[in-house]
Amino acid sequence: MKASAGFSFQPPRHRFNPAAADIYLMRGVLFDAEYVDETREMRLWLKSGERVFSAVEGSFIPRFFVEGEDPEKLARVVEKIEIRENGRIIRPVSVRTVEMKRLGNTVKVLEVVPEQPKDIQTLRRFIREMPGVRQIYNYDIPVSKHYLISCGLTPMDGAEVEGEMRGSEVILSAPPKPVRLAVPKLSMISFDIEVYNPAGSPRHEKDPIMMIGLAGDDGFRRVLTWRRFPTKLDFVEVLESEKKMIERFVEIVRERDPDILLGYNTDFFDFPYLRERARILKVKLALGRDGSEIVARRRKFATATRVRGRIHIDVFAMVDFLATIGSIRLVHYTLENVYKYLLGKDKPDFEFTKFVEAWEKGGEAWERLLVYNLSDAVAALELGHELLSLFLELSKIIGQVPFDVVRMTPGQMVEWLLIAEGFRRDELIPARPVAETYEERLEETYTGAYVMEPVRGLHENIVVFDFRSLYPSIIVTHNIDPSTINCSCCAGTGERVPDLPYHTCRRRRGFLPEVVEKILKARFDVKKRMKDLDRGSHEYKQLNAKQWALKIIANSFYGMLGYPKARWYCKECAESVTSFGRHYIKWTIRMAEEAGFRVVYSDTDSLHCLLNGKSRNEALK
DNA sequence: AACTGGCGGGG
DNA sequence: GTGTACGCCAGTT
Ligand SMILES: [Mg+2]
Repeated sequence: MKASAGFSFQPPRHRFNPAAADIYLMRGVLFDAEYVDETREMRLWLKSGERVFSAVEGSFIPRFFVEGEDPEKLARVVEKIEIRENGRIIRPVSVRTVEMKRLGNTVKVLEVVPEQPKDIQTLRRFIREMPGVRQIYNYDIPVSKHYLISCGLTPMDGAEVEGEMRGSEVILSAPPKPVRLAVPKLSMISFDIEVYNPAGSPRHEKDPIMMIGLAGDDGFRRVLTWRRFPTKLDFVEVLESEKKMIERFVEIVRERDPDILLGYNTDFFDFPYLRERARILKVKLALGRDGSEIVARRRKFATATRVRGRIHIDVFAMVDFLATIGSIRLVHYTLENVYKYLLGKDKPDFEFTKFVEAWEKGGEAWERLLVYNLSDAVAALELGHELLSLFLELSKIIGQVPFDVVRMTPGQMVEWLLIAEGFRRDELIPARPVAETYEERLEETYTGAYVMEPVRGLHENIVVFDFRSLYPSIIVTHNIDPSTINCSCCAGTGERVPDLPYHTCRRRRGFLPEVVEKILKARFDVKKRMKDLDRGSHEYKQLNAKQWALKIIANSFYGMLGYPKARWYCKECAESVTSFGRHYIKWTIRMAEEAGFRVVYSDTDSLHCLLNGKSRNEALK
């Protein structure tokens, strides 16, 4: 089947039974996926041209694996498990022995299929205590992520769905299939609230929301408020009360129906506050595409708000990510600072201590507050627009939905990529470490990072070499992987790691080096394609976002290896990477000094050297 | 001066 | 996945 432009809508195809409902075959770009616990339904959100539709699957059951001393014997015991819990008997639906891989080695394990996704934890806790059980795998992968990975679906790429139509949703009659499809334009609306704050910090139980600013990527501009001071500003819409204002906000979002809803710090402030006010005022925050209310999801320190059928992006989360990887360096990541830094533009500011006066007295300050509120919504929109392509590319590379990707750390991104790549190779997915393992890993000491005693004084004309960029290729070239480090097959014959009693395998290629190489190759190809393109073209910018995303992912493998909560944590691997890095640095220092440069400082991953009147290009040689 | 602990972003 | 990191500042000793 060929994808048509716009909505790829196929004529009904009758099955053998003419009485059966019409079966539709549709294609769209997958932009969100969610599992709903209560209904046990998996829902995919897709867009094709202008049309948005969803696909529902009610029968997906993730499976997990058990490694034991005697798989056949273990299987006979596990299939008889019956656990009574809340008046229900929990038992595996199917237990069989299968061949899987653990870091490239074939292992015979049990595949256990539960009756319901939530039974996994009960069964796993029971099986863990059984004699002869060594490891359990694939049990801690959230259902919606498990579903996408098992189906091989990639967000921000196409999916072909087949099933009966019910309104604008497809009831899946077969597993969705991945297809290649270009991302259609995603519409965006940004919003920002300003809150009455006589006590300094707003208290949600008594301090009302004064106004809600909205900005759409179609040029839509609006400020909703419920204070009737005279103003000539044409974007202002005055409502009767705070309650009416929130209801109007919901109405506008539903009417304009954006694919992406965004703001600055909305996870931490705007949505939680809006939610509390809506609860007190008895307004349903039914912002979902299916009319559903927003859902606050607890995660790390804030809550992430899910809006069904739309991608809620907190631009601050994107900015925070860029700060952690060192792409942005600011002291304070305020909207104003970030806007100035990334887009080079100033925006109006308003002292939050002056909000109360403006709200009570009106006049010039009131109008400035309205303008300020809109400018916040516009700034978040522009920033979101600027950063979107990077995060959509990251989403496509690692195979997780944009909603999650914009809130992930670099280490998490690498891990999801490895999980997806692991599935493709029938690799068993190690569980996230339990608290005890984590503590142990924290205790482990690392061989000291290299720091050269700096040459004191104020140096000018310095050139800095950053060796972190070498880490991905070090992993590939020296085959650094949890399965290849100090392998028993190459004891004495493997590749020696400089200054450490470690070696890497020469006989088998590691899982990580394979994945890193794939990423590096993809980036190389993208950069090659970019050479023939006009720098101002849309395609160039798209490819640039892709190569940047690939670079971020490649550079994050090393960090993941040393992160004690990582599934593929490997202290020896991380040490080996930096050791090879240091080896190259020392070699470079020697070369630099022989060429007449003076090295003034060097640490684990950088080299600072004086130009001594030579040019930058000479230094690069 | 050297330390510890908490915070950031929003209003 | 109540899964980050790390520089800065205020408040100690
Ligand atoms: Mg604001």
